[in-house]
Amino acid sequence: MKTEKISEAVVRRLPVYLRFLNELNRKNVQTVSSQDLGNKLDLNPAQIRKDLAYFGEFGKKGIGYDVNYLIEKIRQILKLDQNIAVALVGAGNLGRALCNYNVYLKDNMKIVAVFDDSPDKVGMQINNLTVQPMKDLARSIREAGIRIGIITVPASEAQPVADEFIRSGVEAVLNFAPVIIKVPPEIRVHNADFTTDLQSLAYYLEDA
Amino acid sequence: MKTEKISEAVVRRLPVYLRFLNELNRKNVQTVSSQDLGNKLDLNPAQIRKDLAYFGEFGKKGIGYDVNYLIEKIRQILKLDQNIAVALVGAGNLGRALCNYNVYLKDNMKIVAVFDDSPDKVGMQINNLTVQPMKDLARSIREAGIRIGIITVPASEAQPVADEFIRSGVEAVLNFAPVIIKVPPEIRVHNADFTTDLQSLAYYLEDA
DNA sequence: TAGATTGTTAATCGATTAACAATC
DNA sequence: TAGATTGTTAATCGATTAACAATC
Repeated sequence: MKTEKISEAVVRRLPVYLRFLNELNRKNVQTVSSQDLGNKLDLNPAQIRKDLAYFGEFGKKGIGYDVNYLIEKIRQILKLDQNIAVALVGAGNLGRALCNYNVYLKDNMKIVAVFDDSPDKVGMQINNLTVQPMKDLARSIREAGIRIGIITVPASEAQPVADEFIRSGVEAVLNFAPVIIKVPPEIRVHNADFTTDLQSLAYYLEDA
Repeated sequence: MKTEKISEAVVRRLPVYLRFLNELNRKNVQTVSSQDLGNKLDLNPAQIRKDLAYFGEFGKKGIGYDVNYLIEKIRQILKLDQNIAVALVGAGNLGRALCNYNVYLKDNMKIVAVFDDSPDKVGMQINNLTVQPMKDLARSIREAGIRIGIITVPASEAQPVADEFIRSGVEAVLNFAPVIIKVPPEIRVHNADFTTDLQSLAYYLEDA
């Protein structure tokens, strides 16, 4: 185990490892090699070993990795062994769809509050959550200990929502709006706008 | 202009440039420098100039880039000046939400067919689209000239759906299912599973 | 023991950034 | 002309991959 800083590329692969390890676990597979993982996830086995070695010695030479042990370790690294409360702003179609993924998120990570400022959304029930007005955001976030915010509002509203999240103590933001938001350097933002994904796919189409 | 192969990182930035250029255009801004773009998009100006220079000489020394001209050029590069028909499989909450983004996609790219195999979804109307059964997928895709497929089915169904897309002639896939799908090398896949995004964000939270 | 597989170092590859001549 | 900004080369930085001793 080294004490280098870990690159974002490494951190983004960890959830992918975890996802597949959970699948192996459901199938009662006890042990997995970096070779197996690489085949299944289309990654170089050396890269997988190196990624994991940043955080500790989790494998056994000649054997591979114990599936359950590695799941436990990756969950610790990603902090998924803690409760992590998430808030979502923007109860439109996309926001409502994401709220239904709480079952998938499991692992103690959960969307626990939804906000929107349009009068026809406030008070609406989404699963077991009630849409709250924006003016309650700061208080709710503090009371519920919310640490991650999801933005599913139109582009024009994304920056003000991000500002409000940060004022309220949110530490990380997942932004679905098609715009680059500005945040202080200690706040982590991931962008998840699917229109840019689709547009970059178009580049790879064969010329007509 | 060089004839190197263009890295995926470059291609993924082009839609981000395009998005901001469109915004400038709406504000009637005529000209923009790589400096301006870099400030707004949190990118190094040299990187932006280099990205664009892979495709041609679009700027004027001492002046910058003409906004309208650059929009036109990037749309050509990304093939967004052609009609690109998109199909979506999986008419659950997320799939239905994505169908509502047709307005956003504009630029000739449009979701023109939706498929699902569950009996309570087939026949359902989503905007002006009727959910079709999977058995009609190959025919519909060929008839509509669909070239990109979006997968919003559960993980267990993603691989069979991808296989069916490819059999039907789809050239690129945007996969929202939380699983790595296997495709032939000439098919481009982008993964857009938001749960892995959220899980990697958790890593950056301050220790409790 | 023989075969397998890790953890880690060194080599390679690729992407980002700095610097600057060219020129509007 | 003077100031600004591009396109491009060279330098830097960082990430991926190969190779292999250690060891289960």
